[in-house]
Amino acid sequence: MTVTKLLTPLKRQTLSADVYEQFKELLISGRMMPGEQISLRGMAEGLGVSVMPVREAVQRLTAEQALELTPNRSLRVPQMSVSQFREITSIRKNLEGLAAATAAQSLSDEDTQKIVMWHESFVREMKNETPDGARLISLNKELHFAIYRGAKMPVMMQLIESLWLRIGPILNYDMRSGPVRVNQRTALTHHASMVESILKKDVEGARQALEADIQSASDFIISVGVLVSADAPGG
Amino acid sequence: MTVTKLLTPLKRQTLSADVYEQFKELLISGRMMPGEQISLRGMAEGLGVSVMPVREAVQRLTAEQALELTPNRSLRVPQMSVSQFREITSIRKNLEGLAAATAAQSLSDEDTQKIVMWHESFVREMKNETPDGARLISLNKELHFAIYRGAKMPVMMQLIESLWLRIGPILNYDMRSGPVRVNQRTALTHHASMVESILKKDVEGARQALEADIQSASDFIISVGVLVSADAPGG
DNA sequence: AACCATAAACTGTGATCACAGATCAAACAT
DNA sequence: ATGTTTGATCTGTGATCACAGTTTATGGTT
Repeated sequence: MTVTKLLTPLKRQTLSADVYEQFKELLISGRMMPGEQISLRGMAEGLGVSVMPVREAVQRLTAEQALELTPNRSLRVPQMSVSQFREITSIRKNLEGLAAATAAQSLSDEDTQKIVMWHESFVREMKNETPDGARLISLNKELHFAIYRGAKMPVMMQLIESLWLRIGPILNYDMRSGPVRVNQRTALTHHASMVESILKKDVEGARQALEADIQSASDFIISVGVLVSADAPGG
Repeated sequence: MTVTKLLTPLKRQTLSADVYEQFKELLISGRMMPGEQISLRGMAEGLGVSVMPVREAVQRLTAEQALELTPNRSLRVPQMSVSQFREITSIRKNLEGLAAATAAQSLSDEDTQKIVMWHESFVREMKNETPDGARLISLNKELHFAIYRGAKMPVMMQLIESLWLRIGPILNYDMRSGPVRVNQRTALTHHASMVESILKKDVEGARQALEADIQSASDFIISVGVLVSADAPGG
């Protein structure tokens, strides 16, 4: 159940920032499971650095609630309750809906190009007889963020990213559960209307299409039953 | 220009968390100025601890963009551009408006009691011939958060807090600038209609009153001209 | 008096060691 | 065979040292 194998050797500006980015990518792409335990020394050894950079990266991620540091000195990927997930879904619809609406009226040609590109990549992957679940999740993320980037709202981007960071791990289940394909196929229609509204610069249409996409994905996750019933003790 | 004098000796669960809380309070209550420089060793000495807890607290705050860590190894309270402030205002209206609307339809009697209490405290402070600016800012914050708490949305609370953390330092100017009293008096009328809508459980009224309060405070800040013109290089 | 070179004193970053609490395993006792 | 205790090993936390940059102060030169 260790993830150290997924980490690649690193070299950038500061080690802390680098470790942080790697963790973030792991979490947001659903490659870590809720409840999975982490060890500072284990991660440090896996990365070939001391514990210091890992400590600082973990500190940041716990601040964003992307990791959980229990009183028993155990560090793990947090579980999520249904009510918590519902709340996040509600906030996401609001925030990402606003971002999409803003993007619809202020995006550049370059933005639209990238949006269409990611959308087509998603469609292409879906047409395969054996679509790659991990890749679909990644493409879905890229499409969404390409849209939000069009809004030119950096603070908003950061907030949305922090929310995706928290729901990332439960997408893990989405990838490996049975009815994935059915769900992703409904995502396809939502994506189509999202992109269409964006191209038409239909502000309200974009907001509604995006909220519908988020809601349907949320409904699916809840229906799978992977969420815990009560809130985590950490609150 | 040092703030170490404002910090009190500490003893709680973990030193890092404690230092973090103190920093947070300092920032959110507008007692630190934008552009003010911080030193890890300086803060550590002022608190009577080693640099480690300060490092971790600072790491968390830079993750929330409440502090800024430039490439030249200098650590300071970030400046804010007009466009950045406008974006945050836009997001705040959305988020806090949703929180207020949700609160209006789901708050308990205990919640309403506290809301009324903070509102009355604010009114009382305003009736003084020499209102305390720092206290008004604190009371304003308590009133707003008492309302948001009524929504029972912990994730939302955290997002709103992170936004207040970022705009906290520029409230610093609000406190010491001339036309404060005029501005705070308009705040009074907004607060009144906020509380009134809440008590009537008027969902849309609560949202609109809150958005109006945020917008008028934002207009005032921008009119004072304390914001920098361009975005910070850190982006 | 004005300017530049040099050194002393700072900055955050990373590594290492020490420590207390938690967890788990083996061995003892019943 | 089962239950309990004890000790080894793991956990995150805090302190200290070493380092490489940056800034600031100092002293010498023109």
